[in-house]
Amino acid sequence: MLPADQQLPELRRGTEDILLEDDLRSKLREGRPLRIKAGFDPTAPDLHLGHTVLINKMRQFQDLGHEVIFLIGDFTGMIGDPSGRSATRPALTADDVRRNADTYASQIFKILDQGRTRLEFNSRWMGSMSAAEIISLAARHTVARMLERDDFDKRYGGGKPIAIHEFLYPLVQGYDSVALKADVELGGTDQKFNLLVGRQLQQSYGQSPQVVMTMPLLEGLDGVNKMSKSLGNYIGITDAPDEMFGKLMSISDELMWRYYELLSFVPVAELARRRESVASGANPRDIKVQLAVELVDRFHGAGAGGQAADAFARRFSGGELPADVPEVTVHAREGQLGVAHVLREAQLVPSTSEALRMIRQGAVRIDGERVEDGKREIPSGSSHVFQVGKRRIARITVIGG
RNA sequence: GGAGGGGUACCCAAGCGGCCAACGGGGGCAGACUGUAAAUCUGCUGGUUUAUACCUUCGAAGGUUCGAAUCCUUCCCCCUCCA
Repeated sequence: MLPADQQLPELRRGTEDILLEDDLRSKLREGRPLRIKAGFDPTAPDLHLGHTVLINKMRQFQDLGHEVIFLIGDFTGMIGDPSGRSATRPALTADDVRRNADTYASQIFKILDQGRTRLEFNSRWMGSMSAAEIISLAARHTVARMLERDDFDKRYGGGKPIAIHEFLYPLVQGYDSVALKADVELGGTDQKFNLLVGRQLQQSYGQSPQVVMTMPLLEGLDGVNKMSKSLGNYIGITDAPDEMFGKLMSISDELMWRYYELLSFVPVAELARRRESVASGANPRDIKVQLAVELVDRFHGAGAGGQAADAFARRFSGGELPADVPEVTVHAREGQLGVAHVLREAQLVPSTSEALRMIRQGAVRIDGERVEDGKREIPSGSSHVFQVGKRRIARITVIGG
């Protein structure tokens, strides 16, 4: 195991907060594997790169020889984290939880070392907790301290309801740290309060308090909003290699460095070298390619990144068609079909009006030839490659009847 | 409980009897330029077998009118102030 003073700088990378860093240093100096805990929601996981920021940090701890615990909050899930909106969550069945856990596993072990990851469910200890124990747990924290949490404070001040059980969420999450004897807990910045409750509870139970490490939220492809599925600015870790590569290539040069810091495993020194090369004139695109190759390799296996890079170069730099053009068949009613209808039937555009607009703007190509005439008819029996803009493409066969 | 303000397209926001499928901005899409980057410029941003046409849309339902997002009635929902 590396000396504490060598581990620390790498561990610090990308973190928002380390509370308290001195505690972390002294824990590292003990020279034993630390217990690193991170909790995850039991609802259907569909991870994108934003989620992996945290998982990457877990991986880093693993690489340094520490014990990583992937905790699924199946019990806490019944409470529902109050930090967000109003909604009470539908209760998950045991089957749901198991299925979601499997999905998590299939995704996170692209990053984590499965053999060295401990998977836990907090229902293991919470499920059997007696009412007396819960009261005892609740007795260790005060209302005043609960109200320090911004979200509670706002609601209380604003006269909005706070259900009593919502106070239990941070307590249960904190108790997980007690049950696991966690040395470090990782979480997003929005989790800071909950993580700190864990520290306090551990002390109350006579344990040495965990170090709290928070990770920032990753910006999405737009470079402004946090990455989220609902905003559509995300890269899913199950995205196809070419798609993942393409999305990474489309981020801005500034955002690239952010992604490097939070998503890449390139050592700090190498990263500095790459920044330097761009500063002295290298094309940022080439540095972006390296990042995209690294990430595609991680999620699709070594070599996948290189292939995606080649395909990308052929397609966008060389102007070739992609290797896997989707094949679509549409039906013509009278031996032929207008282009606009062909495009809509093939779902390259949402409506014929939209198709006509695209044609008017010169966005539509058939076998590489720009379509000028919106009234052009496509005879049935023919098969051509249709493109709308740069990204929408399909080989469409028109058949009669 | 009382007083007032407001609900318009993906979001913000004009319009306040015909010229409104609805100004403007954002976002998005497309074209040019590029490195599928950024910035910039330009266009588009309800639907319809392809249309100086028709259909649907301005919280909901009715009504007045030759004609309504715009006027009237009822209802629903939001916000602010007072109690």
